[in-house]
Amino acid sequence: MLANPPAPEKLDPRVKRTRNLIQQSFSELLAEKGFANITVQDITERAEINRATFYAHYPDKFALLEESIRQAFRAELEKRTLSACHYSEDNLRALILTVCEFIAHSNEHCKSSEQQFDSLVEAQVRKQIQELIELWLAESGADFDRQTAATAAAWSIYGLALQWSRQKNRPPAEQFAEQVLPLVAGTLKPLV
Amino acid sequence: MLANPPAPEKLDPRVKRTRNLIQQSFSELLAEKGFANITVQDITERAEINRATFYAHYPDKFALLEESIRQAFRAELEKRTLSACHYSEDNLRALILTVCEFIAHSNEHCKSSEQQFDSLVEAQVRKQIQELIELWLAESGADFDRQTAATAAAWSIYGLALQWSRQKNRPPAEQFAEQVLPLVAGTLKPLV
DNA sequence: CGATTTGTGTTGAATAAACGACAAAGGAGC
DNA sequence: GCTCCTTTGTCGTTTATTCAACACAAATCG
Repeated sequence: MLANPPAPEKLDPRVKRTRNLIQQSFSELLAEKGFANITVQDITERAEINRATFYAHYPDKFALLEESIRQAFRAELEKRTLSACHYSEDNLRALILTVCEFIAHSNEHCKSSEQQFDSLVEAQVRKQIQELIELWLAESGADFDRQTAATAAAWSIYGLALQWSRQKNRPPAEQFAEQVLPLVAGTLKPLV
Repeated sequence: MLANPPAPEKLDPRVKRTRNLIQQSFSELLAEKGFANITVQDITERAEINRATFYAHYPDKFALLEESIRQAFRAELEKRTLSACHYSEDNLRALILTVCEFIAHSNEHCKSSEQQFDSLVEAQVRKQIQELIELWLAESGADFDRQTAATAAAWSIYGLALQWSRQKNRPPAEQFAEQVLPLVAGTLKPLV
């Protein structure tokens, strides 16, 4: 019924439409009620689709949130052409900046501070960061070393960005990124 | 495949969606290219629906235009709560005003002055006017008289409004409506 | 406590839409 | 005249969505 992994370049317009309707309604509701208070029925009623159709696309609302985060974050990456390039200090700095702004924007635009919501966002964004860094390191060292280094970098980037976003009088994201750049770069040094 | 006449109060959301997509794309294209230059393919491409789906809803682009005019005009009528009420000079004045503004707005918003386009608009609007007036006269006189009176009134209203819309320095629509009101009312006098 | 409600996740059958193909009509250029 | 190309309607098949129903879990209420 679905065709996720092989990325079908041209997909049925009906599928495109219903996914857009779902995502649109979901993001509206996210801003209005907060994730915990949203039911699948809310989403399908606003999107004017049948509830069964929702389950044909997503197992539950958590999967929908993951997918939404994933798309939103990747869109930010591509906006800065970070999605498929090599490793460099400039790119790493830009990545840190992206994560900072993504978290900040997410806090503004959603009623967050919900346990489930926050941890799902964290997990999903960390995963994206890690995959991207592994891509950057594609030809460096052994598989094991690459995964390990990417893990360390991803966790530290997300942790630092989160801490920054919670500061009361935070410095500009650019300044913060510059400041922590050497720390993160340190976790990758052995490989580049 | 279609269910027009009995007016199914709740219709399949898929049908609703595709009709909206078609109408939306059509009105955009109308403003951009003019009716004659629009192809069915243009419409379906912009609406991101299959061309065969268009023909499941409308026999051709002319039927689509008729339906669009019909809906737009009825929306104007309902905006002034003229759609289902009785006959009175006030209502008749308001109807004349509505037709004037509808034609004027149509001239602004579409690339018109096309033979086919204009005559389709005319026929459709006249039909709506006539049906409404017949409704107003529902319990006056014989069927024959009602239809005749409504025909006369509908033609004169449309003709007057069209002439008004073509004047170079036209007076305000309100003033014009007031001015021609007795003329139109005269065609209905025998019945009310 | 039981009873009612509300939301979930799933099923099978009916239906609208997508898709690819087709013959045919019309226009443009030669 | 002829060809080339676009658009038109139409058709049969496949696929996505709808709909009504179901059993179940978790709240809510009296």
